[in-house]
Formats: sequence, C-alpha cells, structure tokens
Amino acid sequence: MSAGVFGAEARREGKRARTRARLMDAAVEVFARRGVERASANEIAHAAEVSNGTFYNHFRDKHDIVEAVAFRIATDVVRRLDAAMAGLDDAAERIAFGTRQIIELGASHAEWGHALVRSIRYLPELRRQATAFARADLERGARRGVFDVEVDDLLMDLFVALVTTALELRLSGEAGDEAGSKAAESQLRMLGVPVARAHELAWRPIAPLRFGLVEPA
Amino acid sequence: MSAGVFGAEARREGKRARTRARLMDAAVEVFARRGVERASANEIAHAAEVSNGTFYNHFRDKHDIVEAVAFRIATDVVRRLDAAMAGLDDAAERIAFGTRQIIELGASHAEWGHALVRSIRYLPELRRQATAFARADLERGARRGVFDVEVDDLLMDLFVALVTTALELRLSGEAGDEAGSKAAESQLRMLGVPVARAHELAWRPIAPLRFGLVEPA
Amino acid sequence: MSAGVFGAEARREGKRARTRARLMDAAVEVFARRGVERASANEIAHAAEVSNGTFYNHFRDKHDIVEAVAFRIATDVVRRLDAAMAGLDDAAERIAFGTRQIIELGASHAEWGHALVRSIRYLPELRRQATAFARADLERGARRGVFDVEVDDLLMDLFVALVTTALELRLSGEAGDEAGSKAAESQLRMLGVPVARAHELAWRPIAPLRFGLVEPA
Amino acid sequence: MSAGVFGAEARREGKRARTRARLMDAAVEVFARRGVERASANEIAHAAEVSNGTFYNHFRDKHDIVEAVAFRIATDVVRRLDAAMAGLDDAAERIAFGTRQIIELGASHAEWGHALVRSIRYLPELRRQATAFARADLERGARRGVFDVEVDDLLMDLFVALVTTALELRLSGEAGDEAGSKAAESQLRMLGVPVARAHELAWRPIAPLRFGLVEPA
DNA sequence: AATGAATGAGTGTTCATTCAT
DNA sequence: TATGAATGAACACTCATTCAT
Repeated sequence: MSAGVFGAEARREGKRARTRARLMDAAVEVFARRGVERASANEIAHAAEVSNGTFYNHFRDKHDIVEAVAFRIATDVVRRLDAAMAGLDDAAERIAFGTRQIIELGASHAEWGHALVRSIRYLPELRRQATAFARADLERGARRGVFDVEVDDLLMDLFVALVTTALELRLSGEAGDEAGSKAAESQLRMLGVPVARAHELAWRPIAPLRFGLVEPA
Repeated sequence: MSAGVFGAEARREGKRARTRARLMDAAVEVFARRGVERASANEIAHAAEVSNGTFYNHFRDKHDIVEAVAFRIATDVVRRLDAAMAGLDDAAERIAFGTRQIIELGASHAEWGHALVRSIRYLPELRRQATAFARADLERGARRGVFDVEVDDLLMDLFVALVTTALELRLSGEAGDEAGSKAAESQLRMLGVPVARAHELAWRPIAPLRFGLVEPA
Repeated sequence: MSAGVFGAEARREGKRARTRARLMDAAVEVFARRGVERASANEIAHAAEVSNGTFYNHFRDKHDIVEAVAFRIATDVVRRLDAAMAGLDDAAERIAFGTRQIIELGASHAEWGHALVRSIRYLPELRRQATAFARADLERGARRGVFDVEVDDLLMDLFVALVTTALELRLSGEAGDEAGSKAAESQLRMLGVPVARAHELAWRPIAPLRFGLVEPA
Repeated sequence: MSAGVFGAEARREGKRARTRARLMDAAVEVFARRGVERASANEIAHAAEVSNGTFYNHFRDKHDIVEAVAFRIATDVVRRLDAAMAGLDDAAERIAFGTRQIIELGASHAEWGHALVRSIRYLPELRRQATAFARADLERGARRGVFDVEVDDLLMDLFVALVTTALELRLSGEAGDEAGSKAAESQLRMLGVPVARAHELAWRPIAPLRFGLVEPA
C-alpha cells in the first residue's frame, strides 16, 4: 500500500495515530474500489495490513470510519480551496475556479476522488456541511446580481450534482480533462450568468492545485 | 400484495410470465423499501408470495432481477413519455415537458421513483439507453440553434443528473412540487435557452401524466 | 452422534422436523459438555452435523433453542412422572418417588440430566413452571398436615435445589446410586415429615422409570 | 472506585500488592455487575484504573483471577465467622448462626454475595475447602447425637445448596430478610434436629455481623 | 414449474492474550 | 513494572445460491 493521503500526515505522530491513518487510507481505497455500501470492516483492515480486531480499536463501527473519512475529505477540500481562492472576490470566478479545481483534484487522486463522490452522495448531512462555503458564494452572488437564482436546498443539490457527475465521468475515463470546464460552464449558465461570460470563466487557464502535504525535502 | 405495474400487464400471459411479473413487482417494492443493496432474494420471493427457490427459476441471480427491473422501468418511462409528447415538436418544450413529467411520475409513484433514480444512477449502460430519446431531442435542438451546446456523454450525464437529483429530493420530502419546474428551468438554462424562455417553459401549467397500468388493446 | 432423545421421536416426521430434532439433541449434548452459557450456535450446528446457517433456519437465536430444549426437557419429566405417579395419592410418597425418579432418570441419561440441571438453574421462569406440579403436592400435603411448612417461592427453590444438587453430584460421579434416596430423605425431613417415616419412604425399593419413547419392535 | 475489600487490606503492602488488590476488588465488582462469564479482562482492568496489560502482569489468565477472588472470598467468610462464633459451642447453634450470618452478610454486600454464590456453586474444589469448618461442626454434632445424619460429600453439598439458594433469592429480591432463618430452619430439620428446637434456633434474634474492612492491628 | 430445506462464505463485532516500548 | 496497541480466533447472525423432492 502506498503511503496514502492521511498516512503521509501521520508519519511524525505516535503509533496509534499512524495505524488510524493507515486504516483511513485503506478505507478510502476500499470505498473507491467497492463503494461505501459494499465495503466491509474486514476488508478495510486487510487493506491496511492490520488485523480485523485493530479496526475496532480505532473505530466503533463501519459508520464511524465512513464519517471520519468523509469528514476528513470534506475538510481537506474546503481547506485547500479556501486557501487557493484567498485572492478571488468575484462570486462567479470563485464558483468556476472551485468546481474546476475539485474535479482536477479528484481526477488526479482517483481514490480520493471516488471517496469524495460517494461520501457526498451517501451522506446528505455532509453534503450540506461541506458545501456551505459554496452556498455562501452563491448567496453573495445572488444578492449582488451576479447570479439570477433563488438559492435553496434544491438548487444547492443540483449545483453539487453537476460537480460530482462530472468528476465521476472523469474518473471512469469517459470524460477528458475538459470535464471541469464543461461542468463549471453548465453551473454558471444554470445560475444565470450570461453565456459568453460563463464560457470565458470556465475555460480560462488555471494552475492545478497540488494535493501533496509533504513538501519536497 | 396489490397487482403491481408489471403484474397487471402480465395478466393475460402464461403462468410463468405471471410469476416472473409478480417477482419483478415485489422487487420494485423491496428495492424501494430497503434499497437495492439491502434487498435480499428471500425477501423479494416472500413479498411475491412464492418460495425462494422459485426466484432462481426466473432469474439467474440477484443482479439479473435488478437489471430486469431497471430495464423495464426505463422502457416504461420512455414509452409513456413518447406517447404523451406525440404532438410536441419544439425541442425545448419537449425537454421541459419530459423532465417535469418524469419527476411528477416518480414522485407520485414513490417505489417506482426510487427504483428509477437508483437504476439510472448506478447502471451507466442503462442510462445511455434510456436517455437516447432525450439525446435525440438535444441533438435536434442543437442543430436547429434552439440549444447552444455540444451534445456529448458528459452533457447527457449532467442533464440526467439534474433530473435524478431533483426527483430524489422530491422523494425525500425536502423539495416540494416545484422541483420539476426548477430542474427543467436549470436544464434549459444549461442548454443555452434564454432565461425568460426557460422560465416560461418550465413553469407553464401542464396536465400530469397518468401511470396507466393497462392500455386498451 | 447417537439418535438422541428428540431425534428418536422425529424419525417418522418430515425432514424439517428431523433436522430440528437433531439440533435439539445436539444442543442437549453441547449444553451438557460445555454449559449453557458457553455453548455456541456454531458448535451446536457442528454437533448436529448441519451447517451453521441451518441452525438459524430453525431457531431465531441461541436463546430460542435454549428455551425449546428446556421446555422439552421440563415437559418430558413432568409427563413421565405424572404418568408414573398416577396411582400414588399420598403427598409424601409422591415427593419421595418423584425426586428419586428424576435423579435416576437424569443419572442414567447423563446429557439429558446435565441439561436438566442447567436449565433449571439458568431459567427461573422454567423452574417455576416445571415445578408447579411438585408445588401442588407440597401444598396439598401442607393442607392435610402431612407436611409442616408454609409453601412459598423460597421453600420451593430450596426444595428444587436439593434435587438438582444431588443429581449434579450423581452425574459427576461423586455420589452413588443412593443419592436419590438421600435427597428425598432430606426433603421430607425439611418438610417436617417424621424422621422414621421419611427414611422409610426414601429408601423403599422402587422400579426405575424407562426413558425410552420408542417401543421395542 | 472506592477502596474495596481487598484494597483496604493491602494499603500497607508494596505497590505490586496494591495493584493486585485493586484488580481483585475491580473483579468482584465486575463479576457482580456482569457475571463471571461475561466479565472481560479489559473491563476489570478498566475498573481497576490500570491498563489491560497490567492485568496479565498479575494474573496468568482470567481463570486465575476468578480463582484468586473466589479463594479470598471464601477465606474471608471463614475467618469472619470463626471469629464471631468463638464463644459458641453447640453445633446446632453454630450452624444456625453461621448460615444466617452468611446470608445477611451476602445480602448487605451484594457484590460480595453474588461472587460468593458463584464461587461456591461452580468451583467444587473451593466448596470443599471453604466449608471444611462447617463440616467439622456437622461431624461433631453427629458424634454427639445433636444431629442424626451421616456426614458425607453429598450431605455437605445439599447443606451448602440451601445457603446459596437462599442467598441467591435474597439477592434477587424475591425473598425477604427471613430468608436466613428459613434456610437455617430447613438445614436443622434436614440434619434431624427436632422441629421445635430447629425453629427456636433459626428465629432467635441475632446481631448482624459487620463486614469490618480494617481490623485494628 | 414450484418448493423450501440446506448450505457455507461472509458480515459486524468481541475479547483473551501477547509484546514492543 | 506498567503500558496500551495489536492480534486473531471466536461469536452471533445473514443471505445468495443449490438441489432433492
């Protein structure tokens, strides 16, 4: 097993934290490979190369690790995007940028991407929580007339569905690297942004985010 | 168990066909109640009031009945919509009408609706096949300049995701009966239809489809 | 595995009944060997030479088979004793006879005897139910002045404890075949029967009961 | 955790002894709360506020601590009773007094009482050892004609069963505070003591023993 | 064609015990 | 000595699937 996203962070912590991180990395992998529903505690433990008993030293049950992983993934993406968009003020720009970055991030870290898609679909609670930051942008944009919509739960779910669907197709290989731009363009149109401006924002070149937490030595 | 969607149609066929139809009706019910993952062959057989052995006389395995049910559901909706839209020519009108009808149909037949969402979302093969008719409308609209998009697999999946997401929220009770109009409006905007026209088409009053179980011969 | 107590009765019934009987026989054996607490469903299934899944086709859980076995054992003993004591009227005679027969029965069918001891200790509910017939004798004897006691729950439990303790020691090999007489004598003394009469009743020769349900061909 | 029975006595000894005593006190508590079978080493260690590893520094395995606790409990009761009955000479008086005191002691210290019942009932070895002092009284009484019995293992077990059964019912709340007198009366009758004398000895008022935790040096 | 008893691999979970620190 | 993370066999229970009837 490669170090994984969480394992890399835990390298300097105690043994308990390292094992926990190994389990969470393994869970991401198994969720991606088998789906959250079909993943079993045993399989996660096996993938983490620990005994099945160890799983239960660290997580109360399957639901517990699902939550932990989903929460970490959501936290990750929010933290990363927030940092990357520090300088961006325009709501439409932020939306386009965020959507494209998430899709690229998910596509270039396939396991993480699959886990993200599945977590977001599987856990409505998490969906609301993790997309709160996007909702803030949408509401701000709507107030300022950048968007021409009423922001409600349904709109948010439609908005999110466009991201997850595009990412899913990207991951399956059926969509190429323009998936992010296409999804973002669709979102902006949906929000009432004029076609030309939507196109410009969605296709403007951007630098990909780096996922890595471990700096090059 | 009341005569379900499939059972009603099989009434005139042989005994084998009737038993098969009973199983499929039962499957729809159990899938809706417990989810496809958690539905067991035994439970389906029990709901169909046949023995568990009989299940395997009619379906190779669980996957087999899932596919059969999904296929029938998709076929159903296509047939019904095609019939209902016989007189509609304008691609945008057809899109708005179709989306709204599917959502209302799914919402008013919850079991069928849940099964539809799950089928469409988790069986890509079926998704392509069942949405071929919509794709034809999109392509025609694009050629005629009604829509301003390039119709590809990604666009289709984004398009479909808006329907399934809206239907899902409708079924969970979190969205009300304007869900169909909102979803349709989002779709039209996404396709490049001017905001005003999108609004008009999506909110224009329509008569709900009947889920006619037995057509006159 | 030998035919067992329950299996013998089921020989002429359907397959389902035969398997159920095998499981109950196996349970008696495992309860005797390992104790009710430590017996596992898997071990019972294994002893019955059926798969572990079959166990759950016949019993909801371990508690279910414990109850079934205990109930059958209690029913058995009551039925047998009732029949054997049809002609006995004197309460003291009945008590002495019953106690001695149960102990001999349990001693000569060790598995059944162990299961009886453990069931009676483990299930207070069953204890009350299975000893109702003895309580009736005690109350009748008390009313007629044969016994000089107040019959209450505590007295009944003390009374029963003398039987189970004697049977247990008999089964462990630490007590010989006078265990029944000694226990009966202690009981009668405890109930206020004069020493000489208690001795006479407890040691008077009796013919052992036969357990066998299957008549010689 | 309050200082238990064993902990209090170990206060002046070394650290190792104190930890061991804490574990034994915790074991008594957990055995009472969950039953010996269902008590886990982890739970005992947790209740003793030491790590689970420490448990195995002090006891070879779970069986080991069960024995140690049982032995200490038995030793306790013998020591206490012996001291309290220093002035009593008559065998029948000693029996009645001892039985009643044990039952009251067990009833007023429920954890200890439960542990006592379980130890005595399930560890025959311990039973013989812990009841040696009572056996001496029985044998002396028999020699002197106070009792009219032959004292053997079976008689001892019947005798003890009356104590444990009465204590158990007392602990479950199904018997009240006359349980001790009733059990003692039954025992005396069983031993051949005349009914009137048995009654007098069993119901004569006595002062309850104190479960003194720390004796003055 | 239908039945339903039986199967056995699989699931989630517990816990006595070991061992590196 | 004490720690506590890790182990792995065992448990209760489920369910897709087979097969004799």
